[in-house]
Amino acid sequence: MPEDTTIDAIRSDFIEKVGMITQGEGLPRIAGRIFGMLMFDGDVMSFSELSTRLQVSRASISTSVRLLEERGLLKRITKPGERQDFFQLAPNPYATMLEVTLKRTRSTRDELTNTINSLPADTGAAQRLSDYARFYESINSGLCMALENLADTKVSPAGQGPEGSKDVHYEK
Amino acid sequence: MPEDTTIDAIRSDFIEKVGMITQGEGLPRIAGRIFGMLMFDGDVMSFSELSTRLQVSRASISTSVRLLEERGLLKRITKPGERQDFFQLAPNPYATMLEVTLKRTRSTRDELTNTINSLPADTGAAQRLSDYARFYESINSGLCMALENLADTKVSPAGQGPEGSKDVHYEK
DNA sequence: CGTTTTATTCAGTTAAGACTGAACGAAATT
DNA sequence: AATTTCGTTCAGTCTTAACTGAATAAAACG
Repeated sequence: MPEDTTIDAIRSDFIEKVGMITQGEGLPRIAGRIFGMLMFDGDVMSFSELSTRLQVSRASISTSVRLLEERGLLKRITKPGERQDFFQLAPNPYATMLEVTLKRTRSTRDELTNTINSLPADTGAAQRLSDYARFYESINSGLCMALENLADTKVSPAGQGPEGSKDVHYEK
Repeated sequence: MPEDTTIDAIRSDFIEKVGMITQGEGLPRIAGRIFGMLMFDGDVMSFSELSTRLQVSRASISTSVRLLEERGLLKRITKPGERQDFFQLAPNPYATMLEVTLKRTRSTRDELTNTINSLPADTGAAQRLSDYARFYESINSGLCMALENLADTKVSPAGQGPEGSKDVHYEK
């Protein structure tokens, strides 16, 4: 068996795996396949190329790329005098993914805090809910560290600016 | 409006919220409601009490408590000469939850590493997948720290506290 | 022993969402 | 202007899974 075939198998396995992972994150499986294929190939890819290579309808591509765009994971490239849209991964999609989950975690933590504050302070319920809030607090700080850790490592794809340039601060 | 009614509203809001969160984690909503109710009330609760207070069928309670048990979040209490089963939160459910997600994260990280290793080392694909793997690696270490952080803080034991677990009345 | 109370399992219903094809509108090409 | 090539939207299909009620099995009770 030629090596090309083997890599092709690895490639489609990988694409399928990212599809499953993404499905677990609440996005349609197709969105994950798009993401995985762009990651593996590293290319800019046209709308119809996505449709034909993944064997799915253009309608599905349309909604999935929209979702990926909304999450900041995908970048749409349009050119004047060019009917097709092209797509590539966003500059640092992983940090963005982490930021999204971080935002969600903070949100539930805050709602939880509100609930606790509207409760008589020394009740057992307040204590137990505080444990629950501490749980989210731990996750929050852990993911913050992960995000910083991720910002330190440089990403390989085609040269974007210096990765430390934005200097974003994440709460405690 | 009497305070009791207000607390009742907070309580059911909380239970519902945990239900939604849990649904996002891939468990049925009812499982989350069970978890939330046990957390808020802090009591040991009987099977039929779960069914009646949450207004859901006994079948749903059966499957949901099974799922919660499997994940180590719920403890089933049986007593000789007692037909009903009783339930309370597991000793430290939050750490357990973290461990589960940690295990999943590690698993995907490892599979990803395998994929990378079966790829020619210096290809662009290998580099890009390595970024992806680093992403999971960051999350992994971040959640590890969260878990350690969580282990340090002491948790209010289940079914204990100011209002106590002793006055639990088993309506036969 | 039979009866009653309980938890689990299974078939069936229902709800949610992914996916598709067709219709539509926009923009480039002729 | 007419046509072709796009991307989006919408109605409809299909799959999946939650949830329920009924049947079953197990255990306590009389």
